[in-house]
This record gives sequence, C-alpha cells and structure tokens, in this order.
Amino acid sequence: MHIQIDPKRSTPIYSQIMDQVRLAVATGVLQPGDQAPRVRELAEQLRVNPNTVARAYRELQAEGLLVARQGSGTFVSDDAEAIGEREQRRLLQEMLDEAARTADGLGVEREDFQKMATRAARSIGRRRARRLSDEQ
Amino acid sequence: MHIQIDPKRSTPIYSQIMDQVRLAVATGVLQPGDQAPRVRELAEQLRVNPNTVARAYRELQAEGLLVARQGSGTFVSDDAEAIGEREQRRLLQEMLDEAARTADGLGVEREDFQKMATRAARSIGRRRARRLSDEQ
Amino acid sequence: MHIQIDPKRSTPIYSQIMDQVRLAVATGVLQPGDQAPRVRELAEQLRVNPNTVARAYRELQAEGLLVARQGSGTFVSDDAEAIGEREQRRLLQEMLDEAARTADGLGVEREDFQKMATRAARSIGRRRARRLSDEQ
Amino acid sequence: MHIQIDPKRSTPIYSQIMDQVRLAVATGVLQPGDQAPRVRELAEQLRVNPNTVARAYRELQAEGLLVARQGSGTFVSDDAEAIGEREQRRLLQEMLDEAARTADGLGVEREDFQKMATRAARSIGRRRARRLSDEQ
DNA sequence: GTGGTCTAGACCACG
DNA sequence: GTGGTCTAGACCACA
Repeated sequence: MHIQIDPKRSTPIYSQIMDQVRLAVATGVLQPGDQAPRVRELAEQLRVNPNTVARAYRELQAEGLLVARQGSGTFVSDDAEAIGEREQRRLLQEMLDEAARTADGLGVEREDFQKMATRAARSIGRRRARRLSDEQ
Repeated sequence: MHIQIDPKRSTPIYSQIMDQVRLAVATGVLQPGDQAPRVRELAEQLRVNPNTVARAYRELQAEGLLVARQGSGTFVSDDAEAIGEREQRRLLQEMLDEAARTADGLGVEREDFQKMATRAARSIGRRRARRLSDEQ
Repeated sequence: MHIQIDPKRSTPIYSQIMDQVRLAVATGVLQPGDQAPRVRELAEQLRVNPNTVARAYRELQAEGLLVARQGSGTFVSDDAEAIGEREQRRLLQEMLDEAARTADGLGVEREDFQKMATRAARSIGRRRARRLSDEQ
Repeated sequence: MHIQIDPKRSTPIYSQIMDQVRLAVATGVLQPGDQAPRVRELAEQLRVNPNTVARAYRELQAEGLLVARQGSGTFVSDDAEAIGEREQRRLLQEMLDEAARTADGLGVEREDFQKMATRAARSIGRRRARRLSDEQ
C-alpha cells in the first residue's frame, strides 16, 4: 500500500487520502476483505495527524467503501469494487459537468469544449505507461 | 451591464463576478476603454459585500483585463479582448486537464473520458438559450 | 433556536446536535432558507468545542439538509423539509429493524414484539402534550 | 452449544455472545447447572480474542445468568430461566422505548410508529425458519 | 493496540 | 466574522 499525498496541493489532505484509497481498491491493490492501513500507522507514514486519516476513513465508510470494526481495524467492504467504480465515475462526471457549466457561462461553444476535452484526454494513458515502465 | 450571480452555487462569489466580467468583454458588452461598473454600485446591485467586488476586480487587474486609474475608476484594458479570450480558454483547459489527470489516476480509459465529456457538453447552450428567452 | 444536548448520554454530542437540528426543521422552527445558528455561537451556547458543532453541520450538509456558504454562514437548504422527513423516517425504521433483529435473535415471537412496541408507543404524544402546555 | 457471531455486524462481538448465551438458556439448550463453554475453547471456536468472551461472561454474571466457580468453570445459575427471560424482555423493551422516544421527539404520530414496528416485525421468524432448515 | 469522540487552538479562504 | 482544514493530545469502547 503506497499512498502518497502532496500537502502543497490545494485539495484537502483528507480528500487526497480518499482518492488514493479509492484508487487502490479500483486497481485491486486493496481487495474486499483486506485490512486497510491502520489509522495511526498511515498517519505516521504520511506525516499527518491521525485525525486527518480518521476523517478520510470515516467518509469512505459513509460511502460504503470501508467498514471499521472497533478494536480490530478498518477493512475494505465486500461490495467495494462496485461502489468504488460507481463513486469514481460520479466524481469524474461531476468535474466535467462543472467544466461544462463554466464553458457555458463563458460563452464557449459545444464543439470547442469537445476539442478542449480531446486535447486534455491526450495525457491519459501516457502517465500510466510511464508508471508501468518505471516498475520494470 | 447585467451581471448575475447565484449565491447558492458553490463557486465563490468573487469568482462568479470575474466570470461574468470576462463574459461581458468576450461578448462585446464591455469594450476596451469602457469603464467597468463602480465597485460600490455593483456591490449594492448584487447585494454583496464591496470587498467581494473589489477582490474580483483586483484579480482581473492582475490578469490584465482591467486597469485601475487612480481616482477615476476601473476600465477595460486596450488588449482586453485578446486577454479575455486567452484567459477564458486557459482556465477551462486547466479544469479539463485536472479532470483528465484524475481520470488517468483512476484508470479510466481515454474513450470513456471522451464519452463523459460529451455527456457533460450536452448542457452547453441550453442554459444560454434559456437565459436569452428569459430576457425577452 | 433552543438546542439542548446532554453530555451524559452515550449518544455522541455531534449526533445529538444533528437530531436537534433535524427536529427544528421538522417542526418548522427552522425553515428553508433560514440561517442556522453560527458554529461558534452554538458551540459557546452548548459549552462544546466548535469542532463538534462543525462536524454535526458537516454531516447534515452531506445529508443535504444544510448548505454552508463560506464567509456568510450555514443555511437550511431549499428541499430540507422533504429530506428531513425522509431521513427522520429512515433513522427510526433503522432503530426498529435493529430491535426486530434482536427480538428474532432472542427467540421472541412476532406477536410479543408487537405488544412490546405498543407498550413503548404509549409514551408518544404525552411528552409533546406536556411540551405544548409548558409553552402556554 | 452452537454459538454463532457475525464480525461484520456493528453490534459489538461481546454483546453478540451475550445474546447467544441468553438465547441458549431461553431455548433450554443450556439448562440451570450446566457448564457454559470454557472461555478459551469458545474463543478459539469463534476465532475471537479470549478477553472478548471473558467480558461477555463477566457481564452475564453481573446479570445473574451465569455464576463462576473458582477453578472449575462457569455455570448457568439456578434461576437462569427466569432471569434470562426477564433480561431479554428488559433489553428489548429498552430498545423499543428508545425508538419511541426518538419518534416522539421527531413528531411522529403513534399510529405511524405502530406501522413502522409492524413493518420491522415482518423479518421476525423468517430468519429463524432459515436457520432451522440450514441445520437439517 | 484498534478505531471513535472530544477539546484547544492555529491558519486559511471568503465576504 | 463566517465556515473549512489541520495539528496535538486526551479519554473511551472494544478486542
């Protein structure tokens, strides 16, 4: 479980942690039934306050992705894959809808928006390819 | 100069004002050399704190879209159109790039990202059409 | 807005605050669009840490009952009544389901469970009657 | 003595064990004077920490359902049946009273509470039927 | 040693 | 002066 956060980014840390855990589930690094990193341990590793990790976990529990059992740890829920997939799409669609709303507000035409999206999409896959080759 | 803001939206009000001013310049409602609405007047009209309008203007000055002339007011800069257009695109592209980065991180394929963008794009134009008919 | 909490109860304070706010909305004491008590103010009144109130408000926002606007306050959302009603029923049904599960586990028959529920129901309304007469 | 627990349920494990022991007494599987399963054995069987079983037994002793005899084990007390029955009802009634209190606080009418209880009661018996057929 | 709640108090974004 | 995030550190329930 390699979770990385960047305290310089404007995205709140607890939210970055949520993203990373969702990603770990989506990629199968964390599987249903697995124990998620312990709160204090992860906090220490990320050099972050335990409360911050706890908050991320708490919100992921509300999403249904994690389940906590007092005294024994936090675990990936049985239906985590479906939930992770769904949540992932939902968040992404939300970002794109927001962008479309902005475009609309600025008077950008639909075709131009599409072109810009295509341009942005070019970066998809490259990074992944790079990551994979890094791991070799 | 009809500037509208929606206090319920999560976008900060100062940012909504910036968008609306950029739009006014892009559509020619405000032309280079024109005086932008006075801070106090606009604040009163929008029922918003003058500081909020002042901040929007301050950031638009940093962008180069507006210029302040001591004691006489705030004016649209000479090269506003180019700057406005450029800035608009830049912001939007930034949002889309961010979305693409997220998609990449989540393992979403390029084709799926495109489909989601298309879906988001459907809302573009509708709202504008509605606004125009409202004004009749 | 009279919100009361009992720090001695085992129910977490933030959760008691949530219940009270939901109740205020359900009874019309707080109406859609109204500003909820300010975080720091309520915290002071309840002699509780602001973080605790903030957490209650945050979770009520996730429910959709409240909407926060940075810099200006926290407000009851437009569709709060429907959400409050729904949420209220959901929580209650959950408690009853839990009781039924326990009854089942203990081998209590359905008829006996019903009788016990009837017995518990006797207290409903009394308290309300008392409250109303107190207000006269 | 077949005691079953579900670590996924939110009810604490020690509490689930208490319920199961009470049930065993109520159904006559454990009779007054019988020895309850040894702590270590039960803990091993349930794959649970011995402390957890010990705690369940300790609280059942406080209730008077079990009695410990130094060095020889834990036994079902002579008046266990009466106590078990009484305790069972007491706990359940407490849960229902709590639910009624909540309902009252939320302004739910007595009739509606009854309907919700009936709805919850539908699950009673089903599970038991299923368990019995599983055992065949 | 797990996670859950709470306090005290700092700093930031926004109005 | 609003709410939002974060840290530091205490205490509790549970295993």
